[in-house]
Amino acid sequence: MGRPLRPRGKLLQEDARRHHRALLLQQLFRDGPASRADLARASGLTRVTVSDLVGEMLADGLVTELGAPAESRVGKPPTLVGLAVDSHHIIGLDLSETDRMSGAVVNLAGSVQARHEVHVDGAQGDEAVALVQHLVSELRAMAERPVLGIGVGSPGVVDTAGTVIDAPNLAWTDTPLAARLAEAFDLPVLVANDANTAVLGEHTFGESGDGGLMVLRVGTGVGAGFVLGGSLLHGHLGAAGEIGHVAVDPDGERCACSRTGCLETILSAPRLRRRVAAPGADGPAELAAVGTRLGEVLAPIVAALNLHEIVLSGPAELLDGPLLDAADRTIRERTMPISSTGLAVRTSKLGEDVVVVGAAVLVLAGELGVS
Amino acid sequence: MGRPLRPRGKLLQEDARRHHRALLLQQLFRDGPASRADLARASGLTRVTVSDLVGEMLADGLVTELGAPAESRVGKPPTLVGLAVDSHHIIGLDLSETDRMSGAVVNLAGSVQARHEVHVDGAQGDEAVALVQHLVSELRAMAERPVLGIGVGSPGVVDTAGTVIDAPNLAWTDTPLAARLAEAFDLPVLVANDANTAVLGEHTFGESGDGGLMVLRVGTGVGAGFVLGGSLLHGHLGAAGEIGHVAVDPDGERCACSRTGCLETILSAPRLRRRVAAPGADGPAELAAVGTRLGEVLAPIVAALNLHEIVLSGPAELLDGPLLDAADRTIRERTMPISSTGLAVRTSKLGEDVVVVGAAVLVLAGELGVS
DNA sequence: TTAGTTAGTTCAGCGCACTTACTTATCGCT
DNA sequence: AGCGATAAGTAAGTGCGCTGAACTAACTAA
Repeated sequence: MGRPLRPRGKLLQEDARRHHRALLLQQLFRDGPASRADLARASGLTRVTVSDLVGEMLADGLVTELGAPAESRVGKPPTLVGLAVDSHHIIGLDLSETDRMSGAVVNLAGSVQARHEVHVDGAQGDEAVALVQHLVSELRAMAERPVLGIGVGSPGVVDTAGTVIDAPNLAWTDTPLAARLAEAFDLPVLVANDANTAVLGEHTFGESGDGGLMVLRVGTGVGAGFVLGGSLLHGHLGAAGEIGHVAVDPDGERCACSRTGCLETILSAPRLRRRVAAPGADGPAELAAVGTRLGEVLAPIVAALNLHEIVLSGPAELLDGPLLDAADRTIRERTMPISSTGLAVRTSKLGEDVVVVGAAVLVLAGELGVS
Repeated sequence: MGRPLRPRGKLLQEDARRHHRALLLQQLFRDGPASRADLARASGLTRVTVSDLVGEMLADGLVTELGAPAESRVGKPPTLVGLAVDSHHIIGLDLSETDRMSGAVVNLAGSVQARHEVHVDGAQGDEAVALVQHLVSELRAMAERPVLGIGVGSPGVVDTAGTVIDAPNLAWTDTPLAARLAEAFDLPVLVANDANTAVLGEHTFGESGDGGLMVLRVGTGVGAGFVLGGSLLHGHLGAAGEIGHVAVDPDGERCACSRTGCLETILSAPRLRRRVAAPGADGPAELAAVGTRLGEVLAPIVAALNLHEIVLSGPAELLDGPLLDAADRTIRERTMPISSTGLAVRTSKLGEDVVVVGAAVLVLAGELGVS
């Protein structure tokens, strides 16, 4: 599943080695410590090769020997090796909030070691880039280990090279954010849309399976990210997941985007708050009404992609309850059992950290081949 | 784009060789004949390696030397090598029609060399499998070259192993079609849903670009297939593209699936025909009304996936015209410019052959790594 | 004729993972 | 306590696939 139809480029022996290294790291990452022999069995590589690769990774400090396991069986007891989750740290940024930029130092297990944030105060364009740089330097000073790289979840449309094509709030158009940060800090930098980093975070550190995953982020706006067949979906122009301005109600409110009845006009956090707080409004019923509308938008997507999970991320007091239930129900009413039986609709357990943690996953995947 | 986040398995040197072979074949397949030196430049491999690989492929008969090109430049004139499109043939089957099973002998360039079909006459279960086997033997006898493999576009849900999970018309449930045919004919067999083979056919032999592609097949039922990031989308349970029973109109007609207002109740070929032929009906207006409904279903999908192309496949007299125009218009009305500007909505030029040709692409991709 | 350019081949060498053979370490049985 | 069985890990040698450098072949330009 997900194997590209066409070969993508030349393949060196060096690539094979990196690939195998990543394979072992991945195993340790997902299933915890194991002996060299276990790794050999799991990967299909020989014990010899595994020993060699493990030796290399020990030298790099990426893994550590943990001694023999407690229970003993026949034969020589194995020496467990485990991922050294604090051997390196990763800097993850979340630029999706309108009033602040937040970031964190994250270890290889996705756990946040330190946080920092700066106020945007209307900074735009180059000034906003400078602010990002400031935030990174602060975080770098806070990191107590070598930094593996910088991951950024940015609002707007971001291309695969890490250039922000268009982010209205920060007045970024074709801003080569990754290149700028890479130059300033001499570290690998990976930038993606905030909903895309969120889906990566959920995919790797949430409780999600291996089927198709969609994360819907509800904040000031609405955006989504998809992991399909184990890969992040970018879309033709890098704009996959931009569903905030799909029309849900031709007779609805006028939207900032100049059209009417966009999803954002009913689903964004501020709109939802206003709606439930309106005089004489029945909160739960209002939320359910929005959930139903959301379900109508999601139903075609669920059927088309045969998704495994949909995760809502945002203010739990608004999303988790009547809104989610109504969306779930509507999706099931509007799709075939084959599409909906394998589907789970839930909220995220990662909370506000999805984006920074997902940004760290960008680096983990890019640098170590792990996710 | 589309690179899997996680490594997929052990990688042998042998795999690298196959990969590089495929890389060269792919180059010849897409851009036509080239010299060894051209191939080396395009692939990044050295001339030495390319010569070696080309030698191997010459021995296999997959490519042929074509002599020097007409125009002459400085230096030793190159010897062009080109894909030998008639060195092998592929058997492609289309089982999606209710009354017949059709198949074709296809060459490596996707051009149909011979056809054959058999009537279903209500055959079901094992009897239907026997009919497929009969069709294959006929086609095999018609093939004048070694057969590279058998590709099948089957109705219903098909898993990656080529087992038909569920195909009501043929009464197949968990029928291991690929395994049965592989055993009977001792050839590689690849089976996929008919909409999925159709999208492969369109992706490889249509005039489509490299962005996300959706093919919507309208026949007795409605189904879709997606190529995203260069890979066929399977979905969690292999049911991606099953959008025929998405509800479009809660007040609509009762559907065979026991729910109401499914897309198939307005969009299938028989329904469309009945609708335009109804006494007093305004044909074009009716078709446009259906197109609008279709656009409403597609809009969320377009926005979510940032598709590059949507191709409608089916009876042109129904689809190409008011229906397509209305769908196109509705999609644009209901999505942001960023989602819709890069999008083209059109009908297929491959006609009824999309499925068989796409089935051949399954084999091309699986056996030669070409698409 | 001579120099320059491009295509394609030959050859030695390198990196990687494999196989085979060995050492080390523990358990269960006599 | 001693011995065979079992398993983990190490060492040495083999084969495969790619590469760089050097070489031959064939042509153009001056």
